[in-house]
Amino acid sequence: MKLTTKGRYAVTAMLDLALHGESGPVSLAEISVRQEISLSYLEQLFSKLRRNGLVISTRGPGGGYSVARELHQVAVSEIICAVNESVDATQCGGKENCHSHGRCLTHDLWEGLSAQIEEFLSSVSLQDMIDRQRVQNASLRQDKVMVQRPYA
Amino acid sequence: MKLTTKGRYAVTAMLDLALHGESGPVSLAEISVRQEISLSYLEQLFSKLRRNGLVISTRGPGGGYSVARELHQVAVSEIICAVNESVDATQCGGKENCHSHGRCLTHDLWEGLSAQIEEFLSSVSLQDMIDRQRVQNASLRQDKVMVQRPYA
DNA sequence: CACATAACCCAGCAATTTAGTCAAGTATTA
DNA sequence: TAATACTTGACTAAATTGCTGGGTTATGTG
Repeated sequence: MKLTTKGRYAVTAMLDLALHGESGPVSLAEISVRQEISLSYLEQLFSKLRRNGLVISTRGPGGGYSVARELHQVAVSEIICAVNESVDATQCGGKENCHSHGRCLTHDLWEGLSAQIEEFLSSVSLQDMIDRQRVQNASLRQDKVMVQRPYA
Repeated sequence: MKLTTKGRYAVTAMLDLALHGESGPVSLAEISVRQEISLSYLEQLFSKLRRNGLVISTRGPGGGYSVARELHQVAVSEIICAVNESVDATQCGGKENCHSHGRCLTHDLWEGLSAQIEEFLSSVSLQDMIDRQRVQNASLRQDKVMVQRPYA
């Protein structure tokens, strides 16, 4: 479980998709403008998101991406893991790399903590994040201030 | 809050220090051998850990590093933040970079989640990790989940 | 059909981070 | 004084990040 800016970009883009995808597919160009992420980087991210079954693509005019499942069935951890996809193997994969006892011990300690974090992120869905935001900010202005950004 | 291998190295080293530091300072050379981390990389990490007040250095023969506080007063989040020390400011620091509304919205959503993770890691101390390991080694299946589910 | 739209794919590139080596210090203790 | 051990800095190879720019395919619409 790695938590870097790459994962944040992916979650941000998925949230944008969730918030604007009610009336059909959303093009990456739109997300690029709104979230200020380069189009090509979005293409890389969504290529992985699509291969991991998190989004569905629609080609041609009026096409774009849609969230593949219902929002409460998409966990944040899935999004982050999808774009990282290093699978890590965490060096000592429990096999022969554990030479000293101390190595195994602290390794297990970290693995336990890492599992906790992943479990936490598995319990948070896109819908959760949106709902929580709605509760916090009761009065949101949804006016679209479509400012032209450099990625247009 | 960034969660990478660098932070894992730091936490691993601090755990090694906690487990072997009862009888005085522990040299980086020892940790290097036990945890299979290069000595120079440990030096970089501990330089930051020391500057952030997490460890105390003892020079001269028989010297090394000691954990600066009691183990239950050292949070995992502090260790990770100490070696990252980018402070990030997350681009749009709530000031003038937030041009469009969509950017602010999803940004806040991510910030909220990030705060949750940091809050969780702040609640876990070195002592907690060691205690938890002892409980698990007593062949007790983890029935109690440490993670609080804020969205549930 | 022609065309615009948008997903898809790929090669490469600058900047940053990671993890490490090497060398030259400085403080402390035996 | 000599040995130990931390401290500091310069430097580097590898990987990752985020982006530019070129194409190709599929698919709606005039």
